[in-house]
Amino acid sequence: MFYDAMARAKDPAVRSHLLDRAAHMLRTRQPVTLRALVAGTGVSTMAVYTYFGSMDGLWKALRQEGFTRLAAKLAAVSTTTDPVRDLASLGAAYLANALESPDLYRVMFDAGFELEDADAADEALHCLVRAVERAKTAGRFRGDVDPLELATHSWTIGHGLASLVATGPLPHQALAHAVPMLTALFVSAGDDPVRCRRSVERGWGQMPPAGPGTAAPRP
Amino acid sequence: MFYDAMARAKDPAVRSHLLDRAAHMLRTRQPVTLRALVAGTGVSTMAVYTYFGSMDGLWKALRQEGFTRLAAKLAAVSTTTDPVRDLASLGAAYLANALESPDLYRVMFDAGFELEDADAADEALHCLVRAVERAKTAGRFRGDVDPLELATHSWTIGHGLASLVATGPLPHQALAHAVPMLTALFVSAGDDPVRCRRSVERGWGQMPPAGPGTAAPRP
DNA sequence: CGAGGAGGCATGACGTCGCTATGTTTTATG
DNA sequence: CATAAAACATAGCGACGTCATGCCTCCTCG
Repeated sequence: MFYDAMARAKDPAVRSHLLDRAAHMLRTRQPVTLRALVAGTGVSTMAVYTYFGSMDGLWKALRQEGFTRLAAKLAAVSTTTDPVRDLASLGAAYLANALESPDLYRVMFDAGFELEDADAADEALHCLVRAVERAKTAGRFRGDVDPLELATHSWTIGHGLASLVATGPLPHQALAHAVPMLTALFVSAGDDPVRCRRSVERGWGQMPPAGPGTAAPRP
Repeated sequence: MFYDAMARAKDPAVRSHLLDRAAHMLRTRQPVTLRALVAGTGVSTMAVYTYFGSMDGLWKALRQEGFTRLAAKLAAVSTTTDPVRDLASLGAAYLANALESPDLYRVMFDAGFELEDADAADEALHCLVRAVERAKTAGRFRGDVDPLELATHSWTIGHGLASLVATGPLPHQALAHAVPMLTALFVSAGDDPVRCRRSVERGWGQMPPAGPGTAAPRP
């Protein structure tokens, strides 16, 4: 191949194209290998080293991309007048995002390495913190509730469920466990049991029911 | 076709030695590679194929070993007259086991959850189920509580916490979150709040405090 | 305006990975 | 003892991630 009409400047489009392609290969359960990644893209293996430094850099960027998408999904959750319902909606969005592409979710967390830029992850968690704070000022939660702590608890439940479903031990239907678990958590924070249950169920209502289409295909 | 069962006996000692060695390499964060695994053991690479069929078979066996150890740890938890305390103890044992060797824990739950023999995993979960049943018959939980469901909820909390701590997002101290979370869960099952809190704290008391060196700073 | 440094990129090679074809040794069985 | 099969060692294969080399384009400065 000749070097005709090729832009010499580092092209961000190439970078995101490689990232999208890697994410797609992950979603379709093809092994994400350097040579397979660049095959058909017209670029050579060295491009990966130009944009990501190493294969590990690509995984790190993929992880970052995952957190960025997650933060966007959580930020897109509409705020209603019922902050507890919103909390459940955030949980539903978290789980929906995780199981939309379970392999990307695994990549986000199976890391021994840390994020280059933790802003996206922090922003995602902060969505939860804000919702807890809204619930506090609305009088749904006790005054001594630590928003960060309760948000972390919600996250733990969501992650535990997402992880167990994404890796196989629990079936897809087990996602429904989130409703009683979150209800128990929010009631322990001071919310009224029956009201809480209703709020959580409403918030969870935006979670699409278990569809067989999202099951991981076995090629 | 049926191969003769009286095949030449393989040496189980070699098999478990390889497994132990792999587990040790995992714990010391050395890459578990076929050649590195057999280096120094006097056996050749083919031995791995004799005993495990493939490298993937070794990972599967390692996963099995992890669940067997976990089931043993849970079975070793003493039963007291306070079943809720026992539940918390089981949770503490679960987390202690997971963070004793986080890499093995990751292997247990990483992609492709396929166990040859799911008995160990089932037995581990059944420890929880039995504890919930004991709590029910002791009148601590409501009669309409589904033991398997509540056990799954406890597992989800334990796994979420273990996973987030083992992979880095949460610091080691975050394990203490288990106490309020489990309390909230058990209270939602019908236990008395203050009594439950006391039981969980007692059961959790057997959890060793945060050990040094495993701290994962969160930015 | 035109030489030259700088950097993106293709090519090809290197070391290691999991795996296996092949031949040898060991064991069980007639 | 002879023979078949299992366990094993050795050497090699293809694929992997990585990097040294050199070509090509762009930017800059004399």
